[in-house]
Order: sequence, then C-alpha cells, then structure tokens
Amino acid sequence: MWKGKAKATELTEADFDDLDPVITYRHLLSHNLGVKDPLRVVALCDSDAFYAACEQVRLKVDPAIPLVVRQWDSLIAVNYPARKFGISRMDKADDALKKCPELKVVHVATYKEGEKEPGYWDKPDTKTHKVSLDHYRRESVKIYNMFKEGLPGAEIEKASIDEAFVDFTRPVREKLMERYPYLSQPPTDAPDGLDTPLPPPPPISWDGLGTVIPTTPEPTDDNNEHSSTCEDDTLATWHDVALSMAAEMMGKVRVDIHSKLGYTTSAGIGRNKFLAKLTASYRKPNSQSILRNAAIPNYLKPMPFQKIRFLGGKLGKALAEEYDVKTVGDLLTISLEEMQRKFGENSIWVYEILRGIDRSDVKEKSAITKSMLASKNLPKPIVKTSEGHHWIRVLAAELALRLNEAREASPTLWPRTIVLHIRQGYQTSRSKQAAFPFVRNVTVDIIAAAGDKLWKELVGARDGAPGSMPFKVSSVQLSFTGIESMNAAQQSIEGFFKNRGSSDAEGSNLKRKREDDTSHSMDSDQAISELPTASFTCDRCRKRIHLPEALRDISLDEDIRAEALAALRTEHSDFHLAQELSKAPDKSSGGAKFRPNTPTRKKNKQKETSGITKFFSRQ
DNA sequence: AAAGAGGAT
DNA sequence: ATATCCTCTTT
Repeated sequence: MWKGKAKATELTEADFDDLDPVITYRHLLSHNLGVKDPLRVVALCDSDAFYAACEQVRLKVDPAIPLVVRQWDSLIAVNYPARKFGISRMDKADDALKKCPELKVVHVATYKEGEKEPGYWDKPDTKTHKVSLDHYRRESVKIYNMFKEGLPGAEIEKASIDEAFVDFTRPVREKLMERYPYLSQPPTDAPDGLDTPLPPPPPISWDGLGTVIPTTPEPTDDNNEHSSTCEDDTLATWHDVALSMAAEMMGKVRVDIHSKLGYTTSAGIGRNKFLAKLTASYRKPNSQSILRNAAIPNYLKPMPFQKIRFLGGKLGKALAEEYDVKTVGDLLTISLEEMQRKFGENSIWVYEILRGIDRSDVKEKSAITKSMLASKNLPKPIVKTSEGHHWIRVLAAELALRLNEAREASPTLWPRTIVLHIRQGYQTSRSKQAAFPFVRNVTVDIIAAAGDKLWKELVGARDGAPGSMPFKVSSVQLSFTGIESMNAAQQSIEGFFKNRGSSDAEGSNLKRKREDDTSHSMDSDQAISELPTASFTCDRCRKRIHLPEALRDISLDEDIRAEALAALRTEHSDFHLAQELSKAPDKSSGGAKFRPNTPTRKKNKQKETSGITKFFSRQ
C-alpha cells in the first residue's frame, strides 16, 4: 500500500490520509453519512462535443464525418473526427475548411424578428439574426431524463448543458446488500458488533466496466504492465466494489443514451465530484474511467492544477504565479496556514482539493434553470431607439418560446424579475430590472413591453435624432431571473396548474384567452365584479376565504387574481356541497354520483368548468 | 436593485 | 477568441 511507501521528503502520508478508511458494518448500514460516507461514489457524465453531436444526430449524418458547428465566423463545437484534422474551436470557419475541405459545417440555428421559431440557414446575417441554442437545451433535457429514469435512487445534478453529476451512493448500497446479503449484519461472534470492519471484499472483475486508472505512475519506459484487470499492488477494497457497481450502472445508461438518442458520452467515476469530473476527461470520447482511491495520489500529483474545476480561472493563475508551479504535486508542499495567509480562509477548499478531498454535495438539481438570458452583441452598435426595440422584440421572442416550453414540463414556473442589460461603448454595462407580472400566457408582446419600458429607463428618450444626446449600444441582453415553481400554491390549491400544455396548449394568444375568459364568465362574474381583493366572504359560512400565501404577495395580473378568486370561490362552494352530500347521501339524480376526488364538473368540459383546477389548464 | 465577477463551452 | 449562457457575490 502506498501509505507505507511514502518517502520522508514528501508529505504524502499526511496529505492523502483517508484513502483506505476502515469500513465497518455501521458505515454500510447507516444511511445518512452524506459526504463522509466511506462508500460514497460519484460520477460525472458529459456528452462528447455536444453541440456538434446534436447537429450530427439532427441531420442524420454519419458520426465518422468531420463536423463543426459554426456561429457567425467562428466555431462553437468541433466533433472528434474533425479534431483529427487539427481543427479546434479557436479556428475561424474558413481556416477549418482549409484544414479539411470535406468538413461538414453547420451554422447554429438563428432567427430574426417576426420569425416564431429559430431555423437553420447556411449564411445567416448577424445584423438581422440572433443565434438560438434551443435545440441543444432540449436535447440536454432528454439526456437528463434518461439519467433520471435509468438510475432510480441516484441523485442527479445537472451541471451544465452537457454534463451531469450522479451520486451513486444509494443505488450502489442497495446493490451491495442484494449481491452480498451476508453484509446485512455483522457475524454473531463479532466482538465489536456494528463497529466490526467488513470482511475482505470479493475479487473484482473490471471487465467491460471501463478504464481503471493505474495506481502507479503512468507507464513510461520500463514500467508498462497495466491491463485493466486489477492485478495491482494494492488490495481491492469495498469502495472499489462500490465503484465497479456504479460503473456497471453508468455503463448501461450510457449505452442506452447512445442507442436511443445517438449521443456518445464520457464518464468519470470516483469518490467525489471533483475527482469524477477530472476522471471523465482521462480518455475521451465515448469512454468511461474509474479512479480507485488507491490511484488518487499518482493520478493527482502530475496533474496541472489549472485543469481542475474552479482552478481554471483567476485563482489557479494566482496560485501558479505565487509559487511558480503548475502541478498538484508542486502545491502539496504548501502548508494550509501559508495558503490561507496568502489566499484567505477559503483556501482550505483548495488545500483539500489538492489532496483529493471534496465535500461538496451532489444536489438534486432539476433541469429547471434559475434564469434565462437571451442576448445579442451588435457588431455594428445601434444608435436609434427603434433599433433597440427591434432587438428587444427578437430577444423577447426567444424568452417567450423558452419560458413557454419550460412550462410544458413544469407549468408552475414563473420568473420573478425581468432584467435588461445594455452595453454602451466599451465595457460599461448597465441594467434595469422590474418585477415580472404573473401571467399565464407569456407572449412576445408582454415581454417586449416590459423590455421597452426598461429600455426607456436605461437609455432615456435620447435618440440618434438631431438635437438629442446620441447613444451607441453594442450589446443588448434580456433575461428572466428568479425563476421558480409555485409550490406553496400548488399544495394549497390542488391541481391549480395541472394539465397545462398537455391538451391544446399551442393556441395560446391573447385573443384566445379572452374567448376563454368569457366562456366561463357566468361562474366568475361575481368575483370579477369585486376585483382586486385577495379574499372573499362566503355567504354560507360567513368565513373569510383567502388566496394562498404564495399567491398573495406576488405581482399578479388583475385578471388572474380575479380568476383565482373565482376559482377559489367555486372550490369553496364545492366544499359545502361535499359536506351536504356526506350528510344526506345522493340517491336521486340519475347517473352522476359524487366522488370526493373527482368532481363531476371536471368531466363536463368547457361550460361548467370553472374550478381552480381548470384555471391554468388551457388558454 | 444594480453592477460586477467569475466560470463554462 | 468570441458569443452566449449561467450563477453567485458585492455594493
């Protein structure tokens, strides 16, 4: 074991001191050890050259054909066949074509004002079009969903458009108990009971599970025997068994993703997020690599630390310059105190990372994002308000599309604020924000109107017109922030947002909404007439009935407030109805029997529907 | 609320 | 290297 071999000149023993912890029955059987679980297993899976793969799949081209995704004159994705020609993302599209005349060049989807959907054009004009990454987002969600479905019990954190972390600890533990039932309790004669160490693990066959990173330094000249079977100098541990099980599961999903969606992925499996991420890039593309604890020191030491997540930027550079070093091994000689003195208290995080420790959690993060931003850089700065409005409309169209699409999956989503950023001249960027009203039909017009208002505050009445202050806007960004699901409301008014997007959600425009409103105005007349309160008094029980907390404090459309109130009223009267019926059970009235959870009105469609259930159901 | 920083691809 | 996107922190 490497522990014993640490040379006196190196700090390795103290540095990597938890690589082979004793694992007891208590560890195995307790469930909430979190990041301290000695059997923790985390994976990172990312899609290879994702945007390029998306286009390759979309266009059904042979994956072996060199393909790049172009954005104006530069490249934003290069698939692996194209990389063989020395093409990289830094290249200009023209240069790439020179390197490989056969190259398939796909320009990213774009759209311009008036177009409802982005489209693919050979030569879009940056003066009139903006790019859309929508297709990639959608494909990304598909992959995420395959992880969710294929890995029950695992925690999944979407890390970026093409990456997700998976915490395998729970599913691995289940598999462990299932495959080795004798682990379910310590031997009856064990002196320490639950604190007895686990028996030696069974031999592991890594066959078909991926590349196991060697425990000894990478093969150089003489040292060159590393089959992926684990005939290592280090004994396998139960953690290694855990890793192999995760590898098995991850391998299956990856194959599934490939066969169902056509994307190849690369996965890294290790004991925490940071190591998983690093391990994923060990071999690419279409690969899976496993980092055993025993392999950590030698894997980490020669690693240029600026490759490490969060050390790729400023901090990494500062460290490199301060100590004039570049590998993890170089930095291991720096004491915690020294590092903290130079780089602040927080550098304990760095100190631990260098030693393979990462306490950050894989936190279940859905594919739902907290913000949505659409932006356009203007190669030729604009000088007229009309141009500003033009671009705001384009950006608003994109946001409308994206928000409504996100609502198909999660109807309760709504953005708290809308923000407009503009850059004038060089590097001054200013912004204004405003609360975004809670509207069902988020249309281009609503967003654009909000954006225009912010523009006015930001740029003022100034215009390129003679006599007024001129301006030069070189970038416009419109975004939603604080996107949330409305869970509290959902709980208190059941089904409030249900069915949205499932039936015929597409006919959504203002006109249509008005029609709908009048169609059930019979029911809500009363409520609408006594407009903007947040509550009403029931005639029957004389009680004051309030809107749910979550709906009260937010900026609600008056329309919607009234409707919500109307729906609440209906719901409340249903309650009375239910009470009466339960006292005097219905024996008359033909076929329709009262069922507590399935009010008959739900079946009776349009006219009678007015409950809050229906509220967001169609427009 | 506004601005900025940082990071990723 | 540039355009775009996202999150978090500071003021």
